[in-house]
Amino acid sequence: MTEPHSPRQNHLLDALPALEFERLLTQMELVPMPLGNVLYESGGKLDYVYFPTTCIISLLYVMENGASAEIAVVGNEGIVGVALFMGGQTMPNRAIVQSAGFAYQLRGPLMQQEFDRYGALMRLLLRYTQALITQMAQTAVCNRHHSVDQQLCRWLLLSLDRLASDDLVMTQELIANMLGVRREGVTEAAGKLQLAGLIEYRRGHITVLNRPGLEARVCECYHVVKTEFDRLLPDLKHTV
Amino acid sequence: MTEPHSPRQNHLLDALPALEFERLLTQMELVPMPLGNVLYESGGKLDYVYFPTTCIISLLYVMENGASAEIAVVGNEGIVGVALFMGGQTMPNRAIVQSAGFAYQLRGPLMQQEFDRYGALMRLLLRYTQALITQMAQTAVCNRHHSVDQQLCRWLLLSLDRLASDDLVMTQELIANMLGVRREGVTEAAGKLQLAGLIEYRRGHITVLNRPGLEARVCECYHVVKTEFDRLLPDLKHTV
DNA sequence: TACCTTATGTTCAAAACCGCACATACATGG
DNA sequence: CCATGTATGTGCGGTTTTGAACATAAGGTA
Repeated sequence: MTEPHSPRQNHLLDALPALEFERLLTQMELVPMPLGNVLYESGGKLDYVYFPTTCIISLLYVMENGASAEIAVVGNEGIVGVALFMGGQTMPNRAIVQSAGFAYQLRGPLMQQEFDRYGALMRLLLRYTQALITQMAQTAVCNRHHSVDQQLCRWLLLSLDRLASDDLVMTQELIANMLGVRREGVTEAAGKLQLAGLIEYRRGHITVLNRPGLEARVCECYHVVKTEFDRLLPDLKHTV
Repeated sequence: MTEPHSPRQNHLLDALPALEFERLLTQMELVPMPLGNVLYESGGKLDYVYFPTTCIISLLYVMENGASAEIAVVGNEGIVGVALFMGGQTMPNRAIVQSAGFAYQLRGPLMQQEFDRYGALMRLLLRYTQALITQMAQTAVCNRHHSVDQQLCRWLLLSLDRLASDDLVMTQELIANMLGVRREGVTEAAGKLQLAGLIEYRRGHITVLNRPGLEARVCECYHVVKTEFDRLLPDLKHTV
């Protein structure tokens, strides 16, 4: 039932009624997502939407001076390319693979065609988009009010929620780019978390040892986002 | 044609085809929006959506410790209450009147009913929602990377774009709550702008004297948002 | 094994922002 | 016209983050 790479690993696809799922299945394609791969450039045309199964995609704004900040993160709970069905076609962000894995891709015109059936898929995508909005809103709040330490906790937990493993393949430099802070800031924050026994890291790997510990230390932003995703997209297996 | 309070002052309503506009008209009601009025509380049920004509509404996240941060701002270009048609019904934000004026309100169930006609109104609302997403994303970026000075410029310009007048009725304390910074920080930033001859203020009023000057000083975040709104919602008079 | 690229650790001064305390000045209503 | 509530101005010390330069160490590759 669940092969090594099943479309059902993506929660949105998994939530679809059999009919809609089968119809999509014939049109999607499994693609590898290597670390650092850019799916969309800012303002660039979106040829496909992507349903991640085992990868994580970051939506990133890149400033004129080259600095960057993560807007949101998408994993197997979601879809990359909401602009295709929201009607704007493009977005002023970059979508980049933050954690390698796989995704199912669907051509933009087919996505629009399916959306325009105004059925379960549409309702699901709109609810997901609302959850994404909350994630962005909380990112704004967190950037304003919370320390690098807290933001790192939030980021680790958001990533963890979107992966099967407790081991993140990720350099501190990359995390710094996502959070929009200096690499040294991440080194320091990660050092504190390691000292507290919550994580363990070595050259490009971060392993979460004590998830409850992280949850106790993270700011409210994470919980707001998590609660909202759970509310809007409960674990409904093709019951939409 | 355009009475003192015409629904056509709201750009979304104005863009609707005659048929859809007329149908909505019979169901909407003009309501005053006094400063500080709370339209929705965080997580609270949305009884109405609001199409602002002369008021500005702030979407605000209020933290557990009482601090706050603005997520987005909505004026006569938009609609307050996207959760009603996105399917989530509520949002973890407060919606509060930031600048007094008027709005047309429409009952939630009627909004959903109109949305579910899958016509021009739906497409318009989805495009607006995408623009709103970009505004939130840029808020996150701005919070991360830009100074209070720059953020104040952005905030003034976003407000100005949503008002007929160049005079904002607004205390520095209120602005501080929106930006999520100290009131003193706003005093200092506003002082600089006044010194530069860009604005003039007195006890609860801020008058913009030199808009191009503000635009020259503001960070890229404002331009990104402005460009995206113009792209997604051009000045189309019932041509959707 | 030895190298060499790249990830991580450490330090320091400068800047931005915060929290607090308190001074001043404006504007409205009695 | 004065009193009062409120908006704005200013000055501290303390914390966090930044920018930059440089030291160390891990791990893949020759």
